Amino acid sequence: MAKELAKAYSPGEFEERIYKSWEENRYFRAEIDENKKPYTIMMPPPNITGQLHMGHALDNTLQDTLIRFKRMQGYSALWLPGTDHASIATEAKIVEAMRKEGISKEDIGREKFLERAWAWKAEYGGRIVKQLRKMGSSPDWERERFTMDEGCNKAVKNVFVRLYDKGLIYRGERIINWCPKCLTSISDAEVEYEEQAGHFWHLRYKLTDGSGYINLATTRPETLLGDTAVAVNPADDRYKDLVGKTCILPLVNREIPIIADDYVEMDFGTGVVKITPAHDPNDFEVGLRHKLPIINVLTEDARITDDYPAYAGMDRYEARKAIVKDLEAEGALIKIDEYSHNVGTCYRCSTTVEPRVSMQWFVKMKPLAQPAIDAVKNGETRFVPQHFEKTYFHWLENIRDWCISRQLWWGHQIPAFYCDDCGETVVTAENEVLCPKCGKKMKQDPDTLDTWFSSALWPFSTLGWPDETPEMKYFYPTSTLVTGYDIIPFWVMRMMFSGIEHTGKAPFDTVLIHGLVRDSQGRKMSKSLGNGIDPLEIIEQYGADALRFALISGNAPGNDMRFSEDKITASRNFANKLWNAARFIHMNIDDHDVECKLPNTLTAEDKWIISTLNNTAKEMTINLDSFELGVALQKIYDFIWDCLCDWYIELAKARLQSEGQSAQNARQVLVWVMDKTLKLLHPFMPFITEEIWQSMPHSGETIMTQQFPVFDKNLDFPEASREMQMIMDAIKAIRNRRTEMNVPPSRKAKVYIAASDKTPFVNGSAFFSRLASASEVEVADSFDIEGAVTIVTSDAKIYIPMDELVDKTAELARLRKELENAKKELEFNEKKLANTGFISKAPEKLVNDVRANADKFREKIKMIEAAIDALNK
RNA sequence: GGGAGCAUAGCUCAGCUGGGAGAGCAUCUGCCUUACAAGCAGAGGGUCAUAGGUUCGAGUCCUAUUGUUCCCACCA
Repeated sequence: MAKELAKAYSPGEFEERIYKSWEENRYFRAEIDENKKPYTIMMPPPNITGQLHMGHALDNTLQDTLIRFKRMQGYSALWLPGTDHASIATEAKIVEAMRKEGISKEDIGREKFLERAWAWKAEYGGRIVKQLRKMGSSPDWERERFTMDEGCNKAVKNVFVRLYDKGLIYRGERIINWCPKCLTSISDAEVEYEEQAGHFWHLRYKLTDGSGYINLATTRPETLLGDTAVAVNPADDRYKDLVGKTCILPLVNREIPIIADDYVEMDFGTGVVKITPAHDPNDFEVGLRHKLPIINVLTEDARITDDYPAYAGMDRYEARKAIVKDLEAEGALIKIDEYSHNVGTCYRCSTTVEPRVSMQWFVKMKPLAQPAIDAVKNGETRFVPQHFEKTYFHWLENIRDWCISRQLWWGHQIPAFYCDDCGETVVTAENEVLCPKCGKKMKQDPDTLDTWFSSALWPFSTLGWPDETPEMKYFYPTSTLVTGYDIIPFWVMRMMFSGIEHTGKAPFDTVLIHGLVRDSQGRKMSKSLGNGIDPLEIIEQYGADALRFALISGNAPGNDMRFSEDKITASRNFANKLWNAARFIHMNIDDHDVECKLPNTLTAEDKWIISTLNNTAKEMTINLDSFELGVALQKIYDFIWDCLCDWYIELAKARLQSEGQSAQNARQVLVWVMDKTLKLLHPFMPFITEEIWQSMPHSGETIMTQQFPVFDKNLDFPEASREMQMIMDAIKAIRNRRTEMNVPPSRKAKVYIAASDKTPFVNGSAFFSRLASASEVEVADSFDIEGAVTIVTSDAKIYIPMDELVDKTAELARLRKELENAKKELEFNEKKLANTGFISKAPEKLVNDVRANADKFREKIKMIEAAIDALNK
């Protein structure tokens, strides 16, 4: 028999227990089963340095809801979890910890450093994964992976070698984005631009021939040390004669050429640009075109090199001050303007990045990008919402080569080997290599790969690729990728071209994009603002189900959402509502023997609730299949609160208090409806639904693996639903009138119902006493009653005799107003019907509905007129 | 400079392929009615940013405008 439910909804008492039982019973396990269709989601691997935040909570709730839905639909639903090694973030943590001990990376060397890193990972790397469990997430933990585990390593090496052999990976000296704090290169995508207030320093360089000066302006005077030319536009008449001449670089006294290049805008500033190929990407390009020397003036940590003793060791900002001062002294500074411009910063540490020329590894992107564009254009993969494909195309169409080497130790070491003696390079998956030319042991490249290089392989490296594993065959390509729009360029795009290049197939069927979770004022949640809401605290206080509900409800794909305490309490209230509905059912069934099975005879209200539920299941399935999770959740919410609690339970109370078969039937319907309802809600709120379901008559071990309710045409009762609608309309109309007239519910009154279709009202007359304060109910074709309140619905005319309350004048005025409204409605419908365009072009069903509506109002008008006549008598 | 999103009730937001505007919260009025005051029953509140257009019919599709947010580019 059913087990008791606690008096109040307190999720803290059962969520952990339930999760443990799910995991112990391996309900999350996805097996290869040829009798089932696969449905696969790869969890975006959170960083091992990460802590669960609202973004994760949203992302995981969406995925868990989808995976639970598909699992209940009978798919072999694989949700594969894992974590990302997060090279920069993790390395920074280790380095910082060591700094506190007073030691550096170099002090202990690579091997010892990596030992520390793995130890750190062992201790803290599992934290986020534990936190995901609190959300109720149901991934197949037995398949959990890590981007640096053996399988992923193998895939990474394999991919690197393949791309190298195909000429798609190359090594070269280029200008790249360098973070002077992280001391590594970063990719273009990892640079974030922010508007900063700065200055515009106007300078003059003396012409070598002594004929005067050339004036220019710069935002970075300190890079002047590395200037190797001054450039003007070739079409600029002002400087035509100067091109080919030279000028003297102030402070340094170096003679540099004046060159002409299209890159220079004539109408910006003076139309003259100083060219510093080592420290500006555009200047670097100009330098290449004009074969200018590249003079590096900054060290790795952005200090002036020893080549310039006057400034050596100063960081870029100190040097700037000193240089400006010296320029002024030398008479080379003309003036200083305030200037605001965009500055690139490191997305990890926010330090201003320094363009730097260095030897790095790159992936040649153009040949890889095109197939990834095509896969979306030809529909192999689609974005939801669709417009995000534009972002995706934009990135791929404008893509530049991807700098993949990082000057870090924590990560996949680049599988390239160099010979110290002869300079030979070998790229191989082997660990030890002898030089093919001179036989010497070769040294492996000390750099590691961009973290995103391994994440890009996630959809297939986790399934055993490059081996042809059964998992690869069964679960790949995956079904849905769920992620935020902010990482389309980092991850989605890269998984797409990697999947296509290495497996021949796009890695996903659908990319479901969600927005950001913001605070109640619409600001991004961030540590520095301190406005972040901790999902774990919310779970502690309100339960994971309430959090999940708050994240899904009212949110459309791709849209940002604001998160507030109000939303969470509303969600918790809903859980409490459901909880109490379950308690009510328990109260009524616990002393009886009730099966979860529909009785043989059903009343109109039974049919109505069953039919409504049945149609809700149908609609929710459609919504979920089209990723409209918020809409689906709204539907089950409305069903539970409005249909089940506010109406059906109230309607059932009378029967439940009686004896015999009719009470028993009501119990069965309640239990059956609750069973189906819980299943519909389960993907969204897994804990409360399991807890209640287990407490009710049921068959099966867990609700998790029950079938998601499907539409059953034998349970579709439109006629009974229509009849119930008539009764509910009448009840609402009576309540409405009573409130309007300030009649307290305690004051019962007799209700006369005149209707042409009497049966529904006769059958439902009992409802009026309970729900419409009726002392007695009489139903007939018509009544001749004076001094009564008259209420006209579409289906009935209702009289409530309350003599002392009836103010004849007021009642007449009210009826006239109602008559006017009804006439307006009729007119509206008739106007439509008079429109030949509408009659001929609108769908037939719609035209018929409008006709029926017109008839309804004609009937209503008649009834109201009769009521007015009766009052006037 | 280029691109995208958003603009619907006081607030936060839904509204699927076009068929007479919805929810939650807030407000107001009554209620402890055999689950639930984290509740029940009612009420008020919207020229769906503006202007055109397509259509029998537009919150929904098209164009322009305004406001707003974000992304990309980087004129030194």
